[in-house]
Amino acid sequence: MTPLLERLRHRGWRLTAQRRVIAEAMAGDHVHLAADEVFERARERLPEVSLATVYNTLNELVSMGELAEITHTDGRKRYDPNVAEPHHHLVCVDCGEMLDVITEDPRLPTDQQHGFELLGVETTFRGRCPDCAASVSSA
Amino acid sequence: MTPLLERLRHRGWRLTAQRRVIAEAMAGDHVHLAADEVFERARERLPEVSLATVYNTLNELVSMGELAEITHTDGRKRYDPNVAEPHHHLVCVDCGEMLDVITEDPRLPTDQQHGFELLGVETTFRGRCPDCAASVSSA
DNA sequence: CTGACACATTAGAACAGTTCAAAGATTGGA
DNA sequence: TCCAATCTTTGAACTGTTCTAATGTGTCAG
Repeated sequence: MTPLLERLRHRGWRLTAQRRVIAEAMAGDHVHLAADEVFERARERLPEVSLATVYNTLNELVSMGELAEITHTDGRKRYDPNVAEPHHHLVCVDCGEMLDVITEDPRLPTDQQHGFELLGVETTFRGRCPDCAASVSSA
Repeated sequence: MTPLLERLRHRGWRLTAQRRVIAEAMAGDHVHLAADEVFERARERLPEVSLATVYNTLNELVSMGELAEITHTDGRKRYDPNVAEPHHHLVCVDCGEMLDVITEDPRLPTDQQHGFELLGVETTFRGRCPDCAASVSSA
């Protein structure tokens, strides 16, 4: 039982077969899947599941605060089930692989705050993962 | 003459009427326009300009390194002409207004680097701008 | 247990933002 | 002036996401 499924059950969320396979697709703390990848994984277990349900469910989980939505450089949104532990991301510019990293939140000095009420910070480190670095140098 | 146009001229870039109005639409260091906004602005000065040319030109400027592409939470890409001064962004979660802020780059500790070759960092501070904070509290 | 209502799911159409392709227009150099 | 290279245009195509309307399913009162 994943923490996500457990949390959902505690909330009394109606857990249908479709929702279960979608939540199971998001299992793990270091997963950053796009909607089509969630759809693929869910369909392996329940072939009748529809893409619309995947989108409905993901959006619902995001607005419940059970998933975080990450905007990737390509058009696709990604979903991160690790909402318990504050963290940032390290992304490979070539293959798009995304890892969680634990770093200090950067501070926004008061004189840069422009009167905003601050709600959060996201940091993305961009780089090249070992695999892609290897294939670049060999290319 | 904006720095952007000046830089382009120095590169010997063919400066047609269309490209000029597009570059002029990006004038200023604190502008973060989406493609459709650039299109609007450009069309005010040169009504025949086409959306495809706006996209072509923006993409070309990005690959020349004269504009930075920013991925916003909504689907649209934004373009930032301030490539000279390293900076991060402060974004209003309600209206989407985006401001430049100068803050220290966060560090990625070596033990979090996962063997990546680091290329850059982007930080986005999310908050509510004074205008939106006012209309929330009055709502 | 049954019926009814609320809610969930589905397929496909619709939509937004972006890219692509082919044809036409413009530019600069010989 | 003419040619070749490059730029621009229109409109179609494509991707990711949302919407709609019809159908299916779970739950709970009676």
